[in-house]
Amino acid sequence: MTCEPVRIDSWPRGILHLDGDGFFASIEQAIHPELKGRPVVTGIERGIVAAASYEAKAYGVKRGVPLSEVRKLCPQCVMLPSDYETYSLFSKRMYAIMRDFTPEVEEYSIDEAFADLTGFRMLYHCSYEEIARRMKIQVEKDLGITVSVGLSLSKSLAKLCSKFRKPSGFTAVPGHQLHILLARTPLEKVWGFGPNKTAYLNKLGLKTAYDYVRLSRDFVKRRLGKIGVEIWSELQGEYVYKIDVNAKQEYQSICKSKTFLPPSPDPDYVKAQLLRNLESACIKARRYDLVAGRMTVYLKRQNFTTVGLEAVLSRPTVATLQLAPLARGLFEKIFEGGTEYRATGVVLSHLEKAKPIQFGLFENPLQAVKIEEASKAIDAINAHYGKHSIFVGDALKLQGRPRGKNDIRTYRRDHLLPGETARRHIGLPLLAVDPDSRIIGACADATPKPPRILN
DNA sequence: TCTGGGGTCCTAGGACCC
DNA sequence: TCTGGGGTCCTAGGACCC
Repeated sequence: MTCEPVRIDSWPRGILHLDGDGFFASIEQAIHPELKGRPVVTGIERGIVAAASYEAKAYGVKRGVPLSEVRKLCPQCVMLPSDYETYSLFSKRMYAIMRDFTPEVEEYSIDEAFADLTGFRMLYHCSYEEIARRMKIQVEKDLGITVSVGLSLSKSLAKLCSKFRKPSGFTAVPGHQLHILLARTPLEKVWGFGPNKTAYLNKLGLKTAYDYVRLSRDFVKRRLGKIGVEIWSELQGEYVYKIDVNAKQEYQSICKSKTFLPPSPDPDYVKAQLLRNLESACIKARRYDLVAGRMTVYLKRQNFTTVGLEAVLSRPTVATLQLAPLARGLFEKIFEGGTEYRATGVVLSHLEKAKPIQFGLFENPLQAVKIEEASKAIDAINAHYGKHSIFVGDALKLQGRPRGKNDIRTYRRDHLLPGETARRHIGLPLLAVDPDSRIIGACADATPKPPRILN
């Protein structure tokens, strides 16, 4: 007698994954027909490739490659800044088209989405495969870009399928063919297996996803923990990761970090970088009308290890002037003299929607109100004159350093009013504030003259 | 692939308590 | 308090994703 379960249906569920092909670059080609057929990359504002068209990929250009490398690989490549607003519109349209087929759509990232087709065969009088194909065709027709679609029994499997053929691929794998897909899938292609887990499994002599699912559940649990078991189950067609139809409405955390070259052991300079990140994080949080319950400060050493410290705030806030002293305190605790650092970062977490201020018994309400008002005024001035026109005094150390030439582009897109030139806004601070939040210097405008010291 | 930025989630081990 | 066992809570750091 056998204990094999009887398979009544190779499609107990229809889980679909849709993935835009070189999304940002394809959209640029869709908008600018003259770019069609040419190698295109986006991401010049960060100096690395955010997305590459398939023409560029043919030259070996991939995500994350530095632009200097792109110039070598493919000199004729068109390089563009990323235009997130436009990509976002395409993304929303993509989700909307998918929702015309099923309400069970998860907006996974700007260029990827999952959909649950389970139960819709009757309605459409066709197979899951046919529904998925129609969805793909509709998206491609409406957006003028190609997408790759995978269809299977779980999110992990659907994701493997959509990556199986690209661009404009369509791959559907029913239950009775899973073993073929798994045997052709190297471990590093599995969703959730990064370099670490892959290297570990390779050491055990495993090469493919098929090798992995043949391990016992116990063994997997012991060696790779909870996530290991989840992936193990998903790869065998079990529906573990549910489709989450709630669009991401709020951030869990907001993080700002920046790498600087060369690395530095100078506490003042590293602290200046940190405070600059704090300001950026606060600005972003305020834009979404969020306040933070906690703030983490971290430093990245040259050897890529990090050290950090989290502070629980007595009252949620995003006022830079309130968080700055705290950030300095945390910095003093984690900074080690004689160590070279390559980056700093600030994380605002335990975010919630801003409410009218509730004062603690021993707080000075007048000061809190003033600080909130100052934050608003600073945001307004920065919105007009460019980000970081006003900043905490610690960051003064960053001024006067040569800026990257890409900054001009960033400013043009993000901070200028129509008709204004970028040049005007790349200058010195309008105002500098000391660590006790007193104004210590000011410029009448953004012309390059040294700050005048006020008393 | 000697490694950019912005996120999410997991987990080992310490702190603390009976 | 030279001291066992076990529970919960917390957090720093890591792993991974796009």
